[in-house]
Amino acid sequence: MFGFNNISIDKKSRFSFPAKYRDAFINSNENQIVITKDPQYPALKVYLGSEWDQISTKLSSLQGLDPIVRNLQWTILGNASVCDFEPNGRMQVLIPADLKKYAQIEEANRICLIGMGNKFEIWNQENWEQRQTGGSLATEILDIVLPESIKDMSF
Amino acid sequence: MFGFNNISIDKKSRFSFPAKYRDAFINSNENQIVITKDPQYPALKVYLGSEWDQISTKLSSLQGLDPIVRNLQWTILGNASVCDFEPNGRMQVLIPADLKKYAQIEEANRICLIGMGNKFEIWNQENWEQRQTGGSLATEILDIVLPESIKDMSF
DNA sequence: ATAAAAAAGTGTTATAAAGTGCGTTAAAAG
DNA sequence: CTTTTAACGCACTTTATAACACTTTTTTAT
Repeated sequence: MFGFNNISIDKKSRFSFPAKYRDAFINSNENQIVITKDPQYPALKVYLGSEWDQISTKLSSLQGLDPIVRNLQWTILGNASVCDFEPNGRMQVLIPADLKKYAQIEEANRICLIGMGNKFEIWNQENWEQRQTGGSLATEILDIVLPESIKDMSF
Repeated sequence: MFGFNNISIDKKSRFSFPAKYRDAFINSNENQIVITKDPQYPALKVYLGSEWDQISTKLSSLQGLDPIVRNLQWTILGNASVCDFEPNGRMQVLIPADLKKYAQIEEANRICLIGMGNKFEIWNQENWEQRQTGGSLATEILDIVLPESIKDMSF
C-alpha cells in the first residue's frame, strides 16, 4: 500500500481510503485501523490492526524508565484511536479532534494520505510540501541518542 | 531491457511500453509495474513488480527515526503508484498527476523512457538531453551522508 | 432529574471527474 | 505488399465528494 493521495475530509472529520487499497485490505483481512501521533513530526500514523498489535505489544514491553522510551510510549500508545473498519464498505475513518489539532489539519478540508507499505501517514498539505523540498538533517545525533531497545523497531 | 525510447502519452496520462520489451516481461512473469519518484533528479523510476517487492520490503524495514532514511521512505515509498500490468495486452501504464508534475511532464505529450536493465526511467525530453550533454554530478556528497543501513541498496 | 436542544457520529444518494477498455486509423518495419 | 506497432478517439465504468437525512450522545435549562 503505497503512494501519495490528496483526499478530502468531510465536515464530520471523516476520510475514506482510496479504492485502490481495497484489495490489499481485504487480503490482509483487516477490520481495525489505528490512528496515532507521529513521534517526530506534526503528522499522524495510520496502522492496520495487525501491524498495530505487533508494534504496541513490543513498545509497551520496553523499559519505561528510559525517558526516550517513555516518551515514545506516551506519544504512540497514549494517543492511539482504534477504529472499526470495513474493507468491503466505504473504508471510512474518523480523525479524533485532538489528533487533527496535532497534525494541524483542524481547518483543512483536504489532507495528504501517504501510503508507506504497511502503514500510512496523514499530513497537512503545506507541511508535507515543505518536507518534500526541504533537506534532511545529519543522522549522527539520532544514532547516539536512540536506546538499543528501539534501534531495530520501525514505527 | 535497455535503451532509449521517445514515446507518446495520451490524454489520460497513459503510456505503453514498446513492443520490443514484451518477451522480457512475459518471461519474467510480471503482472505489476510500479512508478515512483527518482530521489535525485526530476525523473521517475519504473520498477517491475518483483523488483519493487524487494526494494520496498528492505526500505520500509529501516529505522524511520533516522531523518535521512525517513526522507527516502517518503520519496520512494510515499510516491509509488502500483499498476496492474498485462504483458500480453497493451502494456499500458498510467502516470499519476503528481508524478507528472515532479518529472516536469505535465504539459508534454511525449516522454523519454530509458531502459536500465531491471528498471526504467522516465524523463522530460529537454531534461534528458541536458543531462546527456552536461557533466555528471559527483556522488561523494551522498556517500558521506548516507547512513550505513542504506549504503548497500540500489534504487 | 427530566426534557429540550445541540453536537457528534453514522449512513445514503446523486453527480462530476478520473480511470479503463477497446476499436480504428496512421505509421513503421519486414 | 503484408504485417506489426504506435497513436488516437470514443464509450463505458469506477471513484470521489458534497449534500442530505437520520441516530446517538452530550450539554443545557428548567
